[in-house]
Amino acid sequence: MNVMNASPRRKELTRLAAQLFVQEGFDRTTVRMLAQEMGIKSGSLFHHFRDKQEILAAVIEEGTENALVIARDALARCDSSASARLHAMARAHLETLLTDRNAHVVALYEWRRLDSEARAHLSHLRDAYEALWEEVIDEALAEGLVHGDRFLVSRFVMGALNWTVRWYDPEGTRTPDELADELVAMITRSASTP
Amino acid sequence: MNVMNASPRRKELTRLAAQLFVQEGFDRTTVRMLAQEMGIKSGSLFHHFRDKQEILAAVIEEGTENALVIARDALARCDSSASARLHAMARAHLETLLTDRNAHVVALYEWRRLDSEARAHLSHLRDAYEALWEEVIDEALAEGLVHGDRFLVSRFVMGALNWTVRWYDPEGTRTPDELADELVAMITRSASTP
DNA sequence: CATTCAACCAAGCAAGCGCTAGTGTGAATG
DNA sequence: CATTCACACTAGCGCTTGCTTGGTTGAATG
Repeated sequence: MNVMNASPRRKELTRLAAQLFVQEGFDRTTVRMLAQEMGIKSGSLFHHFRDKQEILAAVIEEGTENALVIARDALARCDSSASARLHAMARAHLETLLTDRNAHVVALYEWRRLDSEARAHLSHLRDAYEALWEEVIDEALAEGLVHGDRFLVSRFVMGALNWTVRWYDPEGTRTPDELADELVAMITRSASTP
Repeated sequence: MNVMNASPRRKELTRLAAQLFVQEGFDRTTVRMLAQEMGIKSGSLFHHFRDKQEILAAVIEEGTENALVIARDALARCDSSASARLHAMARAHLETLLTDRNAHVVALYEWRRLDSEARAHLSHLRDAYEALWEEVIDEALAEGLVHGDRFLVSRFVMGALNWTVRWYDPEGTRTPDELADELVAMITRSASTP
């Protein structure tokens, strides 16, 4: 078994697992289902993963790492005004959420199935990501673009964004970018210094 | 087995089940665990419920019906300004969400475990509840209290509110009402006609 | 007093679960 | 040519799962 997510076989298995975990849920997805999807026998899975838990951890790790990379890229690429950074962050969030959808739905729904070991490791990744958000929100607050409590604002915004996986239709007319801009508009429109 | 949630034994079982489903998840909660919690044997459960699915449906039905009642009450009790109704609706939402927390967490997390029969029935309840929201949002839009697309605004708001079950600490300093008011303030503050 | 009935129990079945042990490949490596 | 290595297979163990069956209570009902 590999420590990293390096092997191509393992990467493909992780992708398939994410899909199955979304369709069936983690507990209802059996190792035999995943094996069949891959075209191998169930026992062979344990050459790539120590146990079923490790498959779940791999799925979530993949998604969260992607989110971090994309968010950092987006922030590095845009200009430094608070408004631009807020837009960039919201767009990046929805981009990962909706393209890498399976992994993120698993992260949102099956987080509690992680054992404490994996959870500790992945908490760090998630915290790093949320720190980016709080930074951007802080800047928006400082410029008077948004009002309210820093903690509450960031939770509300992330809630609104994460909830999209429940109703957003990729085949519909709205792009993720439009969605992100609408949300930012909703919380910043006509905000004047009180 | 009863068709209604009438029997006291069944009501108590539903309450205990909600608690277990939150702690362990639906799939990991065995009928033996629930039975032991109730102080009976596992086989006796099937006198009260046809199968395990029906227990899940009962939990979710209970929660959703409560939400509807509380929201309707709150709307009937407040004055008719768009602002008052928006505040009332947000407060009512958080009140149910955080007092009847177990049932709602189950509804949010384990909805997909329902079979299609139960899902059809419960969808109606949920739709009736969401219709209340869209009505209130419509009024807020008409008065220029909020801006944007009616569909998007209601999704964003419900997302922000539902997300609270993930981070809100009932032992903390903030009351649910304060939370609701903060959110309404965030999306309405200084909104001027464009 | 006979009957009914909700509520429970004891015992267990059939199916499915995660995972292991031991073995066999064909390709790359020294 | 010998060895290693990633990858896969067969076969099944030990356990848990949801649920069923047939029978037993104690209280209410007529």
